Amino acid sequence: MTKTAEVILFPRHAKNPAQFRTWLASISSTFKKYLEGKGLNLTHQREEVLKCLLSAGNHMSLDDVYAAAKKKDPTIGRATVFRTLKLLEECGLAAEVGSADGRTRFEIKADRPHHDHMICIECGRIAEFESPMMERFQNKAIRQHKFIALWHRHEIFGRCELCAK
Amino acid sequence: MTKTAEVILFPRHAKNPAQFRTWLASISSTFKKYLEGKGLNLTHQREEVLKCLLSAGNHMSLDDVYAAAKKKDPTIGRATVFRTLKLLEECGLAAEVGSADGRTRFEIKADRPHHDHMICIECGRIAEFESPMMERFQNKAIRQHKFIALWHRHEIFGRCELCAK
DNA sequence: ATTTCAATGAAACTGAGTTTCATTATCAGG
DNA sequence: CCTGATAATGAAACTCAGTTTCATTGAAAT
Repeated sequence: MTKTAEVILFPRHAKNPAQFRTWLASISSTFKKYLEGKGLNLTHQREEVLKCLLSAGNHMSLDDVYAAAKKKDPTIGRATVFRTLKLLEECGLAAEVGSADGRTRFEIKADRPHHDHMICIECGRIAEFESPMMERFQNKAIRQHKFIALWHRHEIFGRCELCAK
Repeated sequence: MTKTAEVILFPRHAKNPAQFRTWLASISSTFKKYLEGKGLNLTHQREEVLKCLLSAGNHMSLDDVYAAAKKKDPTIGRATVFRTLKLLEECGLAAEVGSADGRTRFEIKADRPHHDHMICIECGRIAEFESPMMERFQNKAIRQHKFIALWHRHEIFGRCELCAK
């Protein structure tokens, strides 16, 4: 039986500055290509939003990203942040994650293994976990139902180790 | 390796009228006890809401239940339906389920095995599936994280067999 | 009958998410 | 460089499922 991998995935790339720059460059480039395909441009506002989301060590709500981006560029608007997050989601670079407070959070999906979430209802912390075996049986159920799965949401709500005391 | 059970769970009790009456009686009684514990009563409006949700062959939104209840009793209000659904949820008799259209749906949870959902983004149909093995590996991940799981949401979005053509 | 408090329906409110709109930036062709 | 076309933006307004308020009704307990 395969051991279920236990990984804290998120700040992986953010730890090493050089690695972070490479990661940012790679994702920026992908984003730029996607935008160009739609006749759009990678503006400095859009790049700022992407940078904020990438450098965060945790999952961010729209207003988290807005606040972070505003620090770097006080003229940036909430609508732009919103629209950029939607664009990132659209092209598969970012994904929405549920939360304990009802506000959707965002995470970078590109260049990261698939994972699901455990959400603490006390502190709001979102932990990521991978379970290839779980995926396997999920896929089996999908096949049995002849269902064409496009995306899924697997979120476990409860108390994290620290908040459980 | 256990075969993943494939069950269409929902209208199970609703098929047989006698069985349905027994089921309704049992759940009504549980609900009544819960309400009495809080100094509340099982009013005819509350019972009507419960009956509507029980007899439905599919998952219902607040307004679905409201419409169904209004047919039986035109004076019933949306607020009452809302509050009753919350009460049913509170005591574990009902649960919220996501949907393709953004409106939360409700299902009866009492006396039914645990299951997750596949939601068709074309027709809105919500299929239920069970996978004990999947649960098993999910629980393993939860244990490994020393997480206290209170509830979870596992919803797969895509196209059902019919809508996939 | 009177008091008390749960229960109700209609209507108003909430707030995350989204869209509108007038203005500003950007770019391609001249 | 200009110039026209169109992408992009920020502020503010809007949406709408979900929720709460409030004045009224109902029901149980004296």
